[in-house]
Amino acid sequence: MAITIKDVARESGVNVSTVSRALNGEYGVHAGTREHVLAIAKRLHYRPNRVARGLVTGRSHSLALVVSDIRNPFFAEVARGAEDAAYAADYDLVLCNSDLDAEKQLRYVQSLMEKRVDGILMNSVAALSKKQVEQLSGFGVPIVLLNRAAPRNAFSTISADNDAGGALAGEYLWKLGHRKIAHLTGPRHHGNMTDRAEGFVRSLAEARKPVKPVILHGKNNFQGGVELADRLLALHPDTTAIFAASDMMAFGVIRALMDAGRRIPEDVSVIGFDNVELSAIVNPPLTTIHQPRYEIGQAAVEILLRLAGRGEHQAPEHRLFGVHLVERKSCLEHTS
Amino acid sequence: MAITIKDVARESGVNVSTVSRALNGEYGVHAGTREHVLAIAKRLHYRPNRVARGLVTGRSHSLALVVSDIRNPFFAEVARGAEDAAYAADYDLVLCNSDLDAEKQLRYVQSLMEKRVDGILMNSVAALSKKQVEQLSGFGVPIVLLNRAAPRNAFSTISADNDAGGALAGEYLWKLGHRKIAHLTGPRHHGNMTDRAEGFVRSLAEARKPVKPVILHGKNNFQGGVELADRLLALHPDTTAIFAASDMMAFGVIRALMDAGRRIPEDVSVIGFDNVELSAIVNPPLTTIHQPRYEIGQAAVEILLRLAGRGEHQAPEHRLFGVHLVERKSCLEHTS
DNA sequence: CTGAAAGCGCTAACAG
DNA sequence: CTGTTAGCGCTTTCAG
Repeated sequence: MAITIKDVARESGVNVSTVSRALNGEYGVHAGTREHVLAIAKRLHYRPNRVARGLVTGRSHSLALVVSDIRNPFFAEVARGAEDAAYAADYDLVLCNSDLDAEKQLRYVQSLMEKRVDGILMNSVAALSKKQVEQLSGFGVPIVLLNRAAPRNAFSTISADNDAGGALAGEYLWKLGHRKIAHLTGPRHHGNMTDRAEGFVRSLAEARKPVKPVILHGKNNFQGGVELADRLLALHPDTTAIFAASDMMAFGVIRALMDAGRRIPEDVSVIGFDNVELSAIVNPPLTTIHQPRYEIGQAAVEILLRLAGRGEHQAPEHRLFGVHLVERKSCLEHTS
Repeated sequence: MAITIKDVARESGVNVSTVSRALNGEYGVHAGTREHVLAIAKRLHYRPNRVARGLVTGRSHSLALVVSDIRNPFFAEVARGAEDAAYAADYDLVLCNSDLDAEKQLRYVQSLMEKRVDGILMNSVAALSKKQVEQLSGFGVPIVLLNRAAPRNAFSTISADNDAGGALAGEYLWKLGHRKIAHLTGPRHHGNMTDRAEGFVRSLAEARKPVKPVILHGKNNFQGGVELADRLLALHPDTTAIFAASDMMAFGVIRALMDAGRRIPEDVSVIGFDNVELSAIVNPPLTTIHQPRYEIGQAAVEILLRLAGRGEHQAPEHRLFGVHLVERKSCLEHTS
């Protein structure tokens, strides 16, 4: 079997507790003793058993990231930021894909609790019921949400300023002269996307000559973009500008529009949200709202670690990241 | 504190060992007793502490996935397949990004060992030295490699048939009449990519009128594709066809070619490898070699679980997934 | 079928 | 500064 702290103790002629102290670099150990123990440990290729340590300390030194789907480039980037931050702090990151399925999400969280993860970073299914919120809080593990899924006082949240981003998109299209505008977005009650829609609608309503956009809900992925664009074309063929709630949806929209013989941006302008790497290389290059995905993942872990460090209940912390418009080639001035 | 097996035992008026047996559904417990215990456990919202269980059983019920970078859509898809398979078997998946840095990879594996993960699924830095192979084997944890990084007898591997895929690309370009051909690929000694290059070169060498392609090495990502294409244009401006070792690189190649005023596919044909979702929607739609990414991740976990289930050393298992060419619009017949 | 007891590997008081 | 002693929560012999 693997060699344990006892082996090291026996071999160095001291007690296990002394080995433990020496290894954990705590004070209260004679420098000479420590060096000796460390040398023996090294010679024996001793590797501490973190499971055992976790059992007594009650902390597992691992965090969990629950996203809807890691294949979404947005989450992949968030995951990378989160993992880098976790690695830097010597924490592990457990990956979970919830598909925004409430039941699956709950099962994940329960399982993570049994494993005693020290914190959960989660893109939650939106609109958590009061009961669900209580259930999650009840686990007593720090949770940082990547979206607004619960009352502000329930959990810490960290996200881009989705509302402002939506407004940016609205103002931009309006200024380009568009008046027949549509917003194609994800499921209803999807925290972040709901905020984007609100900012978008508001900015258009507050314009000098108010406009009321058509809003269609569907799946937040490439296929969803295709389907929504098709529906839109059937319903409102005179639309001149489309705000897609994510770049992946925007790609689907572009594809559907092209298949329908519409030129982009000459016939219809398209603006996305996320600024994923590929948005620069599709054709036409996508104008979109940039949000700092990597930084969001990174910052979320930092908050989580801070929360996990302190005692139980801290006041939730909310952090909003700035967004900005990246102008490329998918939008054009509308001249009727 | 959380409620433990002791609480359940006390409350149900039996011994903890009985509770343990009842909970784990083993035989040797009176049906009535089990039901009673289960009911109490449920009422108390008892959740077993898996850390404690792990300490005694020596198994953590978690696996690790070490990839170079989860932002690479290829790995995101592999990760999803792996996580789904792990979830189905009630295992957790720990995510690690190695950046193909040998030292970082080693640190990850060591840390994972300390956590007693039951298996590691890894896209290893290629060309592991004999010493590194021994080191990894020495940990005694099942490892499944996503690439050829070590002698066949060292670890189990699972991957697409990269060699055959490379050959497919070579034959295709040759049949289209191309004779000035280049292959832009990742770092030297990158397991999978090396195989692709070999198949490609061989197919061209075995053609009726053999061709020797130019081969350039760079980074395996969008930026790498851009840089290599620029270099190629300077070195061999008369190239008529390019095989990029991954779709991400192909995207970079397309971008660089367009920026240089070359039309695709009229002036130069481009073929990729992976068939990531986005390859269908870039412009022009990318002709590429498809490999089953999700299935690879899924199958890898299944092998890992099988390995973890049995005793220590099993004969390594090797599995190769078939590939096929997906013809889209980025390649054209060459007529000189 | 069930209880008692040992112990997984480690940390954390508490003495000395 | 160091050793002794309890456990952390659970599984697993071994008796009964």
